[in-house]
Amino acid sequence: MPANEKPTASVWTRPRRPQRDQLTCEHIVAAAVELLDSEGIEALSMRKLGSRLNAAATSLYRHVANKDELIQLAVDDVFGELEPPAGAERPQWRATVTRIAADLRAMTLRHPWIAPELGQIGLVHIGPNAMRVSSGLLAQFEAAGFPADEKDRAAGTLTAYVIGIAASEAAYLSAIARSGKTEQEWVAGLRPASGEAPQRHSRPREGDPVQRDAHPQQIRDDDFFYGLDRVLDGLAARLDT
Amino acid sequence: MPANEKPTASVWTRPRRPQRDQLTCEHIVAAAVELLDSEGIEALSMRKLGSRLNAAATSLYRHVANKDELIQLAVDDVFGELEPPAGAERPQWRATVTRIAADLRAMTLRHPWIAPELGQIGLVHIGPNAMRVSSGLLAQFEAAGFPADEKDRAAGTLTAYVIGIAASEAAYLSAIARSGKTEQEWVAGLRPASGEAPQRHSRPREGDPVQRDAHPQQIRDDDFFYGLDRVLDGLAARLDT
DNA sequence: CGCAAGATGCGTACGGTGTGCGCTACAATC
DNA sequence: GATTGTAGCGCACACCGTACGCATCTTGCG
Repeated sequence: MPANEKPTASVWTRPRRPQRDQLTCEHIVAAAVELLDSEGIEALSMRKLGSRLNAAATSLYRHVANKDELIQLAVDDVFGELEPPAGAERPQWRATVTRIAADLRAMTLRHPWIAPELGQIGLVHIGPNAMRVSSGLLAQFEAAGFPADEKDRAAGTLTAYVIGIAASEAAYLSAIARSGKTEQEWVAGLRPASGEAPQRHSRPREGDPVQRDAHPQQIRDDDFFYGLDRVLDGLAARLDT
Repeated sequence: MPANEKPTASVWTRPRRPQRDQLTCEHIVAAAVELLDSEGIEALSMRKLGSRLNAAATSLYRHVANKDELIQLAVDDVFGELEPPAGAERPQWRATVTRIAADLRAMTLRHPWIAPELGQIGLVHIGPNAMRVSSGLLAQFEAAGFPADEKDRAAGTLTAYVIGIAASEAAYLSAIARSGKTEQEWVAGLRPASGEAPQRHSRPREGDPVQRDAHPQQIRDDDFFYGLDRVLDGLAARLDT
């Protein structure tokens, strides 16, 4: 037996490639999103991702040009969770835009790692899913009655607000997640040390103390929709001229 | 005099520590900002930064806990460029807030690497300089007449917009800078391939064709102030009740 | 059916990263 | 002058992204 072990080895000991599930680009991106969601962006390495797929790190490069491209693909993949608006009719434009904005925020909070990327991409290397959302939004502003040379500025204003506030929220939630506490514990533990830090999400609210302590995420929701309404108020005012 | 020259070697040949400028935390942060400005965030490494200061990489750790903290310090350092508003008087609140917003945007465009950090910090680990700006802004909204439980939401809305749009602009400018072209060349080279990408900064504008080609950065300015005015319109409307 | 050609995965290796550890050499104090 | 704290450094470790070439599998064609 040891005789022929050198050139070929037995059929049984020979390292058969273990049956694997085909390692496609879609699988890789899906696994990347999963890893990003569960461990954050700084924990994403090609080796770790490969081992999650029962593959070597370098195998991924057969399907993905490099890590940056992989992240771009992951970003566009989660944009696929959003459903672009169905139609564009003038009377409901504000309700529809509000829904899109809320969805975009919710998507960002589900995948907090996406926030810095959103800024970094800046809609320059925009993918197909993101583009569907983007042009759906544009169509809403067009239907609302904004002139052609203004509708993109209006849409840009809205998305800037949403991305800005969602990024801030995402960072806050990521910090909490890293600490291992719940949002309420975190806020409570922060309050005594506070007073020197009048930041947005940890400030003592003058309002109802029950709500203040019990539902910090309700406060975040209120903050988001407050600002969203103001932005839309300001935009809507342009249509009354 | 030669008596106490030590047994080891001559004073001249002995490896005197080359006179260095004292390697303080401030120097390190200043050099980091310089490096970040000139080469971007992915080019910042402790070794490269050390060599710029004629020091070993590990020497920096005497003054700075780790790379993340260094970046936070760098962020707060550039916030020092902003001057907080002097007073807070009701009639000029809008003009003052506009100035702060424009300054914040200009700061971000001077240091494009800061944009993703701004989102990531989310005003959680806010430094003293950033806090000065933040509370100065809050004071403006208070003076404007916003009730106590609303002024922080108003300020949050404004900063979300500014950070959101500035991050997008910064990413766009960084992409151009990496390409080595000027903004006009870049936009011109993009137009023929465009049509499938209705993104904000590269869209063909229906307006004056001269301005369209000649001053893309004027377009960016217009876009910024358009959105800023809408946001402030929406906020100001809350004061008329 | 046999064989050539291409696609796919992987082992190895290279140059880079952040940073912990313990040593040296200087500064200031007693 | 002796002591003690400390700034800086060299080394080392574990990890990273990824280029390259080889082994293997799949597929199309004669």
